[in-house]
Amino acid sequence: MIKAIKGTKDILPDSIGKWKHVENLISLIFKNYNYKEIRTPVFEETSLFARGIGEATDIVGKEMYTFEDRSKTSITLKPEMTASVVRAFIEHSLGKKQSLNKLYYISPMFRQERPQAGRLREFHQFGAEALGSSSPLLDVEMISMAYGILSGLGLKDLTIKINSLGTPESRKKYTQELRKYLNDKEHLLSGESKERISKNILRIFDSKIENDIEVMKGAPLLLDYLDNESKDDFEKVKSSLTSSKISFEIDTSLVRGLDYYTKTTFEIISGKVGAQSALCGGGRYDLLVEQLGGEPTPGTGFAAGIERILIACENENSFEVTEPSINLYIVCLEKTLMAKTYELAQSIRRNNISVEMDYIGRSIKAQMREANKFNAKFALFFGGEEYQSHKSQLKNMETGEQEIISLENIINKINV
RNA sequence: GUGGGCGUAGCUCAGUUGGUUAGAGCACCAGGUUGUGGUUCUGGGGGUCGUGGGUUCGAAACCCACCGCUCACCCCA
Repeated sequence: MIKAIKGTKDILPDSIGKWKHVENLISLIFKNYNYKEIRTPVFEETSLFARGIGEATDIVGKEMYTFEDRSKTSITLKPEMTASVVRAFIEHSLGKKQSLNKLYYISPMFRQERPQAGRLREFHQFGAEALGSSSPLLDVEMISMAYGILSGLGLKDLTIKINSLGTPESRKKYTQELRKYLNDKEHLLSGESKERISKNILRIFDSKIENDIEVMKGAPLLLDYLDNESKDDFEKVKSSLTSSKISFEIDTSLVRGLDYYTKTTFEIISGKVGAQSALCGGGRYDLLVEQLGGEPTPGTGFAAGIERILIACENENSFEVTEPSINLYIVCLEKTLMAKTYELAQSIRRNNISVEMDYIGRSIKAQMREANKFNAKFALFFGGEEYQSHKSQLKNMETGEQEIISLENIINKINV
């Protein structure tokens, strides 16, 4: 039996209702904030991600779905969306058509990691990017939208964490200090953390090993080394969040694993999804556009994982979707009349009324059971006599009431 | 890439210290007299017990290998 590729999942009709519910809320919220939808190809030239996300990141280093196409071009299935959006932004000169571009997306992403709860190889993200302003208000807007969607789905067990990474200059100054601090403490660190000293020193803060945590408790904090502008912006983010009545935690160890972040970064965590608790992550990336060959343009954005959100919703029982129903089920009383039944169904469907019938030749009892299963509002009994007289029994499935009506009159009766 | 757990019907699972034709619930199909659902009753179909090898008179149960799923580490949505 051929099965879906490891780490990929079919979304079956049973769960489509939940997906639609989430997607509808996403587009509603983004519409309220005047974000426009953008769609980009599922694959891009590999170098876009290598340059955009950063060669040293895990995503680029070991998680990308990369292959050569027939013309030997290196292609990569998008592991995240920001690089693609920025590429499109540059390619179509969106910054020249409009000074501030507010964009959103819902799209599948691909990363070749070992699957686990809340982590798939093909997964779906929605997110937004605002290109053309360095205002911290937009950082707050990102958090507000993300939080608005998550809480709008009924999620309660949420924690918003924020941090500031500052400018590259201030970060450089800081990492030098951090290195100094760790100089004589290296032997206390775990092997992995030792490696990070040279590779990506900020990530030592992410370590969950007790000794590492102990050592890092006394470490200098990035927030103390921020340049004035970053510091100022971070203050504005905090006060604006507070006045928006969004509670948050400052997490100085919050280090986003993507190289392009500057200044404000944030994450929204759920306690209800297992180990992969980040539902959403984002931040400012003021240098990315330039880095990818565009005019210097500040940007900020976030991405959220739909599968993780659905797991959290499931575990919190945060919303219910109503079963879809159909307007009418036509019970075919004589198998020889199936074609006539179909014609009747068609004529009713043309009026935007949803109609189902039996195509298998089932018993009347079975057909009624079907009507019930599909939540049909009405059932119509159609046989030879009815075909001749153009009159049928129409049954209201909720009340059980039944009346004889002329077939020409069905549409009015059902619409009531 | 590393480690743990698990593979019996479409789904959720039973299956006693290895012992006859492998079970239940749900789902599915048919029926409970003349053309009518949800509750209920009766009956039915469906499994090379993940795959391959081994131990044994005898394996779904025990051993080994492989495959798959799952959870966790790393990192991230």
